[in-house]
Amino acid sequence: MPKTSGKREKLVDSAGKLFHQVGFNQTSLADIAEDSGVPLGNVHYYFKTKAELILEVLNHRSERLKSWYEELNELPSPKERLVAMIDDTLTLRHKLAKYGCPVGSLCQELDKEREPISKKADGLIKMQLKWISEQFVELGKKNAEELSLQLIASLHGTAVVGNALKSPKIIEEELGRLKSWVKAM
Amino acid sequence: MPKTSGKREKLVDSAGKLFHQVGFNQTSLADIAEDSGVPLGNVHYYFKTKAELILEVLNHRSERLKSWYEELNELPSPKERLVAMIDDTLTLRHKLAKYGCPVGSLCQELDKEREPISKKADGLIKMQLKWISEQFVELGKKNAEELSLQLIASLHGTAVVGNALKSPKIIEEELGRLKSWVKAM
DNA sequence: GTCTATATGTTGATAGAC
DNA sequence: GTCTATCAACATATAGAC
Repeated sequence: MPKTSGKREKLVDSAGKLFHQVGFNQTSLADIAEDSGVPLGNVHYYFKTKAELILEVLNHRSERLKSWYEELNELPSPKERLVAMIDDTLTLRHKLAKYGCPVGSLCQELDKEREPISKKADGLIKMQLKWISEQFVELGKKNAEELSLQLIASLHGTAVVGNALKSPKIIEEELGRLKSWVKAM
Repeated sequence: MPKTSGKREKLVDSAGKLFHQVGFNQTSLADIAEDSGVPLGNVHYYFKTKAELILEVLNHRSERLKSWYEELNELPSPKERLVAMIDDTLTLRHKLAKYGCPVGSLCQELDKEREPISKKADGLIKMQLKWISEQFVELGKKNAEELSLQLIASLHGTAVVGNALKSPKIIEEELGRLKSWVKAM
C-alpha cells in the first residue's frame, strides 16, 4: 500500500481515459505517464507490465458498474431502474458519439488479447446482461434472458452506430425509443 | 496495372482477413507479408504505406457490400430482401462470434485513426443504413429512417455481444427475433 | 518510493542489387 | 517487378542512482 501519493490511482485514471479515447493499442505507456504526470520509468514501480495496468483499469470499470447498479437498485420498481439506466446513458451521449462505448469498444479491442485480459473485458458485458435480466425477471417476464439480450444488444449497437456517424442525436433517438419500449411493458 | 502476378490482390485479401481476425493495430506488415506469401520488402512496391493498404481493404469491403445489396435487390419484395440479408448474416454467426463484425469492429478501431481512413470506415455503416432504409421506404413505412437505425443497431450490437460472449447461439437467437420482427411488418 | 538513463525488441518504411 | 538487407523511430521493460 502506498502512503499518500495517489500516483497509482492517477495512472489508472489516465490509462482508463486514454484507452477509451484512443484505444488500448494506440496508447503508449509514455502517453499515460505524461497524462498522469508520473515519470515514465516510475510506471513500472506500480505496474510491472502494460497488461497489469489494463487489468486494473478493467477492475475499476467493473467496480463502477457494480456501484452504478447498486444505486439503481435503490429505486422501487424494476421498470424505474431500467428507465433510469437508459437516462443515465443518455447523459453520456456526446462522449459515446465521440469515443464509443467504454465497455463495448474495449471488449472488441481486448477480445484479441490473450487471457486473462479478454476474459475480464467480457465479464463487463456479462454483468450488464445479468443486471438487466434480473430486472426483467422481477417484472415477471418469462423470457427475461431474451429481453435483456435484446436490450443490451440495442444499447451496444447504438453506441457503435452513433460513434461511427459521430451523432449524439442518433443515440438520443434510439435511447428514447428503448425507453418507451421499457415503459410500455 | 500488374501483368499477371496477382500479388496485390493477395496482399489485400490477407490484410482484410488479418485486420478482421486480430485487428488493424495488432497486424504488422510482416504478418500480412507472411500470410500472403509476398516478401516483406515487396509490400511497399504495391502499397507505399500501411494506411494505403487499409484504405484498399476498405474499398474492397465497400465493393463487396455493394455487390451483396445488388444481389439482394434482385428479390421481388423489400421484406424478402431484408429477410435474406438477415439469413445471410446468420450464415456468418460462427465467424462473428469468433472475430466480431468485420465492419463494426474495424469502424471502432479505425475511428481513432486520422482522416481519410476513419471516413472510409464510417462510410460502410452509412451504406448499410441507406440500403435498409430504402427497403423500409419501399415497404411504405413513414419512419423508415428510424426503423433502419433500429435494425442496424440491433445487428451491430448482436455482433458485439455475441463476440464478447463467444456465442454463435446468441447471434442465432437475436437474428431469429429480428427476422420475425421484419416478417411481421 | 521516485526518477534518469538505457537496454531490447519490433515496427513501418527505405535503399539498392538483381 | 522482385527481393535482401537495413534504417530510424518507437514501444515495453529494466537497471540502478538518489
